[in-house]
Amino acid sequence: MVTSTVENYLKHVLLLSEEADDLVSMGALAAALAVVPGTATTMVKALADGGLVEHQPRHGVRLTDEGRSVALNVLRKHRLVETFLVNVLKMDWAKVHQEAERLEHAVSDEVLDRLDALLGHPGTDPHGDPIPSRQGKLRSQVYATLATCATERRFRIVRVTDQSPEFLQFAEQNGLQPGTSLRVTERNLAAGLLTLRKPAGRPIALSLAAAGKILVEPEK
Amino acid sequence: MVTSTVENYLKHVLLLSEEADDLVSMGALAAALAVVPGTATTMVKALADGGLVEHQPRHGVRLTDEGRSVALNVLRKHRLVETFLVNVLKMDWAKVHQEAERLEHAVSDEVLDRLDALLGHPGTDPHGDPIPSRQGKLRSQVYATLATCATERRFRIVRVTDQSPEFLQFAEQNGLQPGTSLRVTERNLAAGLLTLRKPAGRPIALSLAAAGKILVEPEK
DNA sequence: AAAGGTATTTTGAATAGTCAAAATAAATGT
DNA sequence: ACATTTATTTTGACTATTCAAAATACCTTT
Ligand SMILES: [Mn+2]
Ligand SMILES: [Mn+2]
Ligand SMILES: [Mn+2]
Ligand SMILES: [Mn+2]
Repeated sequence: MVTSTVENYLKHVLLLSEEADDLVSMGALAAALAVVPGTATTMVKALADGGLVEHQPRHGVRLTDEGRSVALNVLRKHRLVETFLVNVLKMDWAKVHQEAERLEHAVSDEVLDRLDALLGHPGTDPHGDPIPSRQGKLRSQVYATLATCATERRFRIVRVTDQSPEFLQFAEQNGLQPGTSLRVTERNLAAGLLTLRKPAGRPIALSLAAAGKILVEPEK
Repeated sequence: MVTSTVENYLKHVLLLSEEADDLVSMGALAAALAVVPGTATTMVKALADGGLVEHQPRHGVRLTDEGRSVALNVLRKHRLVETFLVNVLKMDWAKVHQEAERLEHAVSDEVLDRLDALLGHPGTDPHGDPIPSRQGKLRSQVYATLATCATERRFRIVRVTDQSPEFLQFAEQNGLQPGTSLRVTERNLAAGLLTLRKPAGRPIALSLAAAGKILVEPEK
């Protein structure tokens, strides 16, 4: 049976397999789900029994086609719900991840379709995370980050990859959200620090670690 | 811990205690929750341990103040969610009960408040069921039904008490929804049948059992 | 190749919720 | 009052999910 626990496991395998090339390690999966490693092993074996993942003992997990399709559907629900909460209910973008974490398991496919239409079929959620299509296509483009992009050139923020309320709140306060255009004026590798400017406004200082979580693309 | 199972038990004790004077029987509770009676007994003892209900063995259950407040909050979520699904997402009023049955456990108090505001603080849901206030007041007025009201006088439908998709679909097809005004033209107790007319349109025949599920109030 | 360290798996036990079926209590009919 | 029916409770067992802790496998480093 596809319980919400199963949905969470599959979703996190999907998310982790975008970083980790191919196989997702038990340790990473357990950490993402906030369970002890043994629990992850047990569940993964059960999922493998159910044909939702492929388990290579001692190496890691991979989604099967069926598991991937379930995971994409959950991710689509998660991100559309976040978009609804921000765009329609005007909720703080730092709080919506937590809400969506529960709602993604309670929203039916029909409600999902209607939300999608109400929102105008958005391609990304408020954080810039791509929303899988109904058919299960997930656009996963590779972007530069503020930590790696050229200096003195103009870029636009396309995505903020860090769900933590603290980081999102900080980003919001400094206007660092998808759509914002800016340029990096200075980057000090030794100090692990960089400075950026928006067209108007005072310079903002950022650690390289933080900058690496902000994806950008060059402005035309 | 207040799991969604606990929420469901409490909500159903609340709903059943509106009919059954005071104590709710195990049989009725078990039936409402679609579990075997023994399961209800076990859960009710656990709820009593947790201070959420008072259990009088062999007689029935009653909510404590704490249990009642949890139940009212869940009911408020249920009915506001139904209202959202119908008014905003334009979903079929026959389907929303099922949806709300899951969503009521996933919606946070903050989302609830925002939904409430978005909807304009409605007093009833699409079926005419009263929505508990944020402070936990539940208006439970006594109405006449189409089975008991006077004939040849004009009434307005205020509530349809039957969540089953079949009945709701039937009611919708015949325009028997809250707000509709009509009069009973004929009532045949022996045959268990009655006929009613809306201002415009052909007469509608209804069983007394069905008519008893439609609550009305006299039009001014 | 042996020793350590790290990641993973196994094992045993716990919790929440459920059912089947047996036991018991209460209500009803004669 | 006694037997029957009905409602409730008890008992034992099962599933899903989790943790703690022990066992094992796989790497690194010497
Ligand atoms: Mn989740
Ligand atoms: Mn997001
Ligand atoms: Mn429910
Ligand atoms: Mn309703």
